[in-house]
Amino acid sequence: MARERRVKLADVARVAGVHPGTASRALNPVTRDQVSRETSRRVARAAQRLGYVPNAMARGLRTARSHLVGMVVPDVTNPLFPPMVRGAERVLAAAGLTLVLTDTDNSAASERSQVLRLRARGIDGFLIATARWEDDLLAELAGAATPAVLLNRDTAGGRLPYVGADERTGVHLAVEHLVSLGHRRIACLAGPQDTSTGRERAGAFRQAIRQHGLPTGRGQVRFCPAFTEPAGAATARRLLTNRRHGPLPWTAIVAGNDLIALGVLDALSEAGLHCPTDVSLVGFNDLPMVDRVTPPLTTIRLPLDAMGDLAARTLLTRLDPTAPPGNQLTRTLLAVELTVRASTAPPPTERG
Amino acid sequence: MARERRVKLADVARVAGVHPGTASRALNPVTRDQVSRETSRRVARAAQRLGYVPNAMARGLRTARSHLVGMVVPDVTNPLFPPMVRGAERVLAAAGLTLVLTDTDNSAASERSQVLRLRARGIDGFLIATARWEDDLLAELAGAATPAVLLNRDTAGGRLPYVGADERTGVHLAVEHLVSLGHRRIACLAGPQDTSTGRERAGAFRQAIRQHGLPTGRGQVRFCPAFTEPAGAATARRLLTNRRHGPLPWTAIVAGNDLIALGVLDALSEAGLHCPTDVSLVGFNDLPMVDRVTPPLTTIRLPLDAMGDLAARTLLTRLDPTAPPGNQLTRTLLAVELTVRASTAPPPTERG
DNA sequence: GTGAAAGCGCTAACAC
DNA sequence: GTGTTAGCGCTTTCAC
Repeated sequence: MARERRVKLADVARVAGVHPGTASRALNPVTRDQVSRETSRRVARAAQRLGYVPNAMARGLRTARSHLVGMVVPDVTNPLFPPMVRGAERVLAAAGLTLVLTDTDNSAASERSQVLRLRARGIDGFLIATARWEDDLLAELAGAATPAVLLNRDTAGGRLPYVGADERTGVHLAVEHLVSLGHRRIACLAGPQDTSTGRERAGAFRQAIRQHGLPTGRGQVRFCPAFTEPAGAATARRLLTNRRHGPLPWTAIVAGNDLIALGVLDALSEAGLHCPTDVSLVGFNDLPMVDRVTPPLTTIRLPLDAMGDLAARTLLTRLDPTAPPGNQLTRTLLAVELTVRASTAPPPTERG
Repeated sequence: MARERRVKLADVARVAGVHPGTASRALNPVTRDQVSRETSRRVARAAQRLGYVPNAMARGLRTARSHLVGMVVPDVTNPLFPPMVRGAERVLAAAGLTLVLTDTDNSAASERSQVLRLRARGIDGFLIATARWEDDLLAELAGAATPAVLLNRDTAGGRLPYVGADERTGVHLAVEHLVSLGHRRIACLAGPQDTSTGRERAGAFRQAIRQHGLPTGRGQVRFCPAFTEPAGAATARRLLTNRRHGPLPWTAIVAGNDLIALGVLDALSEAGLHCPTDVSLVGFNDLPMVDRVTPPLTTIRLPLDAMGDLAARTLLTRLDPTAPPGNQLTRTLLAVELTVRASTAPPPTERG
């Protein structure tokens, strides 16, 4: 870490007594066997001794590879994403790639400018966790030379590989759990319908209700404008104030995610209702700490780390020119798990 | 976003009917005034029309600036860090710099290899949030050409600029709050002493106790081996089991951070003690959701976003060759705030 | 198996 | 004000 001029390949070559080209070949694992074992060793030792570190920009300029991968998330402070980042970073780093994280602040405009900026950087590939259901940018990206993999949120076109969670099964697990507790009148506070997760969960909910032969009704599925606590609270309030004209029509609520579920909890206590005695509640994601709120949330756990890991691996195969082409347009759904805690209980017995 | 060969400076120059060198000058804001307004306009229009995006690697190779800034955090999934990342990224992006995030998984070895890897990339500067109190790597970094700014955690040498929170005042606020509630026998479950935050808070606690003339005693300050819930729980258990020989000697606990505080909560309920009736508890950091645990945590809120923001600005001035040199070795402490919730209450009245 | 030489796309020092 | 030229540090043909 000295302040001196950085040692370059030519220095190593000089010390090893070979030509820079040879030194390059000796140092690159792929071309190493074009060089005699003895030379290779000498070069390696010289590099070691001088503390040679290749200049990534020079190499990148020559090879047209930056070894940079961009990961685009809507909001790093949403605890959903850091585990994905971590999972992705681990496999990327192991492959010699550097992860560049960008937060789009939930804005499509910002997303576009970020992606453009990264492309200018010569980014090798993208991991995109911000997909909206109709997404022009991603449609363009699908046609572009820079490979991209969708993570967590899918897009309508289906022109990009996708790694996500098995949302559908998650919702079914939630509904089955409620049914097994004796619930029949179940509502859903779904997430925004411009995201695949919001859509999938709402669709799966309707399907599960039908499949179990449960009653349906007006306002049974409501949409929150965002995956946030305030949005969940506002929508839940609307669900609850409707009951003025009779008893609460629902004994259980499936929330679009944990944040929405927390909002529901707020609205419930404002309305003087108790969870789970009056209303059972299931969340989605199993965020940290939702096991410590009151009541601890029954929720669906996603394998976030594994999702990041697999998305990175998927990108890696698309980055590897030696990989068999095959069908590159995979959609992989990772298994989810129901985590039962204290926000679900048998429904209140009908008063009689 | 077409698949075709990327347009380069020479293409723009050809279309504008000038020499590449001139095009370069016209496009660069700094050298723009070396070129006639008319030429500059023509070049700009050609660039626009062709969709020219400069090749960052070629430019970087030439100028020896990568426009990459590395941010090193111990664990992205710790909610303490994402807001700092966000704050830093915002100012960096505005300055045309790209943030590279690396997670060291709390390991010094990993930190070293990451930093080395990023230096190989020709990183322009570092934002380091992983500092340990004795940190060889940072001592080396202080002597290196790549500027670095410490964030959140300081290091012993003091050879690097630092941006953090006013920990000392935070602890004083916590102790004052407890004293004003009537507490006199206050214990501290401090964080690991190989971090500045752990040390500062423990030191400030002792100072506050002394300043208020409060009783001291054996085992009043205990150290958790990590800033985690299990570490907090384990250390709290030791604090609590000692009371077999008499009444609980402490009526309040100041925790090294919120995670430790959550561990204390666990240990408390295991021991059949109630917070805040039996013991009051103050955390540190005001993590998301600690307002929703039982009981909602009284804690010290840090301006995490502002810390990231300011650390990035600090790095920016060190990156700017035109900036006045001045004393570059600043230590800036941002103001903190006491957030009173339900984990603190007057001490139990002495039984009489 | 190794040396020579070209060139990735850009900027900056030097001419004119 | 603009053209010319060299070169950042590396990889990779092409010779031999």
